[in-house]
Amino acid sequence: MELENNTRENVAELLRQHGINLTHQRIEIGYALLENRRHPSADEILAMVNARHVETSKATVYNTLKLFLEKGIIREVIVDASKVFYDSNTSEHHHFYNVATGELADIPAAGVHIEGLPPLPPGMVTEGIDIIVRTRPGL
Amino acid sequence: MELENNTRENVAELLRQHGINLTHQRIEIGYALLENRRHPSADEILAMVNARHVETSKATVYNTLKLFLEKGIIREVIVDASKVFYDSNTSEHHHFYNVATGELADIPAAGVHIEGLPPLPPGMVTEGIDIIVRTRPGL
DNA sequence: AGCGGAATTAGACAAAGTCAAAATTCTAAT
DNA sequence: ATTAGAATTTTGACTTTGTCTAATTCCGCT
Repeated sequence: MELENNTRENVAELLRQHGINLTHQRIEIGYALLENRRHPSADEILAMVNARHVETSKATVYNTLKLFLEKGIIREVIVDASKVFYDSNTSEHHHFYNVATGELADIPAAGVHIEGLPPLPPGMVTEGIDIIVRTRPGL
Repeated sequence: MELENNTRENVAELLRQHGINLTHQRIEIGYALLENRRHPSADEILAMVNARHVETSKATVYNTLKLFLEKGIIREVIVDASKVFYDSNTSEHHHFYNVATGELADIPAAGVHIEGLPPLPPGMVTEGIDIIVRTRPGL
């Protein structure tokens, strides 16, 4: 139990560091995102946060995710047509996407290089480069 | 007018080559996808196809897009959280995505190389690799 | 013309996400 | 302790994208 308390406190500390006012709900949502290295979708977060007893609404989950995004403590991962995944790993990295199961796995950016990209259209700036390796169980 | 007739006939020919029965609606949808090198979404296709006079339903657009996907004459491009884009360019390539306007531009795969990707998880096979360069108007 | 299978349709439905107004909670100052 | 004002959360209606189903229409074939 000390352990759980601890991680929740780490979340609180992280939020404070990013100038986010603490609330019960924000801490729970942050905890759901950060505790394990998974890539939950909004509805999974909603389910996690309300697992014990319901106290967070759908709107709050979406509001909070947007807030965390703006503050740069999470990232959106768009690989699936039907839902957005959220990634608490904000270091530069890419993804394996298992098309069969919907699972996402991180690929650290260190060591990955792309060569031969054409120049950007004039007046444009790169905001980020995503590499998605779509995989499936094979022969 | 010969020209327009021509392209519609090219679409018909392409569908026939892929073993797709011809119908009015399929030809119009194919024409909307192929005529110009754009990356329309399903609702844009629906609008294009019904621009002159309404004769194609939403369900048919979705059915037909799925059919074209299966037959390999178009590709889905997933870069935006809110809608899927369809790409009639089936040769291997990647994309610039203008975050500000939602515009997509092709990057031919020839000459683009990725190095340093880790090995796939065991038993997995690569289905495809997508590179998305997100851009925005910059300083 | 008439039959059977393929294709299309309308419209109800589902899921993800947004929004605005009301209610609650928090903060800080008295 | 109280209270005003700001920040946050909630509710529930709403929008959008996409799916589903049953009924209809179309098409090729005899």
